[in-house]
Amino acid sequence: MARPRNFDPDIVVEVAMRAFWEHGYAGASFDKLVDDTGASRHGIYQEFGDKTGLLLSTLLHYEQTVLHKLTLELRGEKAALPEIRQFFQRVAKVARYDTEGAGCFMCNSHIEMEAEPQIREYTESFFQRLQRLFRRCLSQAQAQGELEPEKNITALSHYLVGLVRGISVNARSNPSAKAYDAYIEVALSVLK
Amino acid sequence: MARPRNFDPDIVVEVAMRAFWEHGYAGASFDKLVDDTGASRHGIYQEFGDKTGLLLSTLLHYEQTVLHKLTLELRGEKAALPEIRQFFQRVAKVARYDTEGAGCFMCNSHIEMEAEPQIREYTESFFQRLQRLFRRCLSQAQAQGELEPEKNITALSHYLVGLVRGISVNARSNPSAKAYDAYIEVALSVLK
DNA sequence: TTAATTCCAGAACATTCGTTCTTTAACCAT
DNA sequence: ATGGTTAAAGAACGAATGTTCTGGAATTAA
Repeated sequence: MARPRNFDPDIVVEVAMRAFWEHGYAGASFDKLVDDTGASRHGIYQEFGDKTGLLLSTLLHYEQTVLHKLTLELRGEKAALPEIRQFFQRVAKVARYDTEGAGCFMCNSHIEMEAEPQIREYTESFFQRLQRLFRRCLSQAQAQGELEPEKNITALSHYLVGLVRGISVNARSNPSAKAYDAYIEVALSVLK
Repeated sequence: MARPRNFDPDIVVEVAMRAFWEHGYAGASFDKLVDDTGASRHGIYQEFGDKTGLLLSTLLHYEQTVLHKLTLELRGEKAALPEIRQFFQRVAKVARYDTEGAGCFMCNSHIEMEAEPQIREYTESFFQRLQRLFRRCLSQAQAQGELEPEKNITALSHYLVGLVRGISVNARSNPSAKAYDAYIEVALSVLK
């Protein structure tokens, strides 16, 4: 009865995610998003409300795809230290090498959009969930004898969340590969 | 013979530094800088060239004042581990508590202005100098028996530079004071 | 074929930004 | 006191941005 849409919202989200990730929220203009996604301005507004709404959708997509993959083993029943280390190796790779130094999209948005309550609420909840996930793994590590029982796993879990953000910002800081890799390795040595 | 200037360039730099630090380069508009500094638009352009030139001047000022104070003992002849720890305690305090979570101005600018060669050249050189300073202290620490001789002090120094950026971004991420302090403490535990 | 509906393309709008220009005012050597 | 020089104040400009609006096109039920 009516003219059908000429674009795929899933593609819009995927393409917009890459744009926001690479250039930041402010650096990805609406005009360029229209060009890159192949959708119409009107269509994007109808589907996502406004630019912030589109960003939120891309962040959800980022968690459900990129982060979901990175945390796969971390979410396993018996996950402990090896799974944590594997997670960080993957994060380090994605943040710097797979994206040419774009960092972590969640971390980037968390900083750039701190003034936007809608985004901030979501990113903060994500990092809180991540912290609890780390703590669970650390607890398992203690139960399995991988980690000394006197270690403060709550403090350690907060540290690991901070490390994710640290890795992201360092990936974006264009240090030498040597400096970056050394940073990661030393940072993870606290889990020994 | 000519009308004298009605503003103090030193005050302009100091005030602009606070504005850039708190709101970022893009977030501190020229109009607001004119208002806050009390200088004239014309005067600022004549003195600093353009907005980027003003930013560069504020970064130099930041290094000569804030950072100079933070690294005072670190630059001492016999500086070693205690001086490094003191430096990070100070950085952690400034980045979060003294500035209401504005982070480190050098780190912020390093990230936000990565596309501006003039700024990038300067911030990169700063972090390089900082890395060498750390390595010197770590070397002293080994000489004084504070640090095990088999430790890779080059890797450690790269880690410490990465940690400065990590502290900055975490200070801006509004974690709880508990989470932030835990992050700092665990991060520094690698120096034990 | 027609009518109703929804879409697309892009013009238009309102804002904001960094920068430049114009006008007026302030100073001082003479 | 005055002419020459430079600063101040802010209007003006051009570019860019997110958002809205307009005119025409595509689709389908009748």
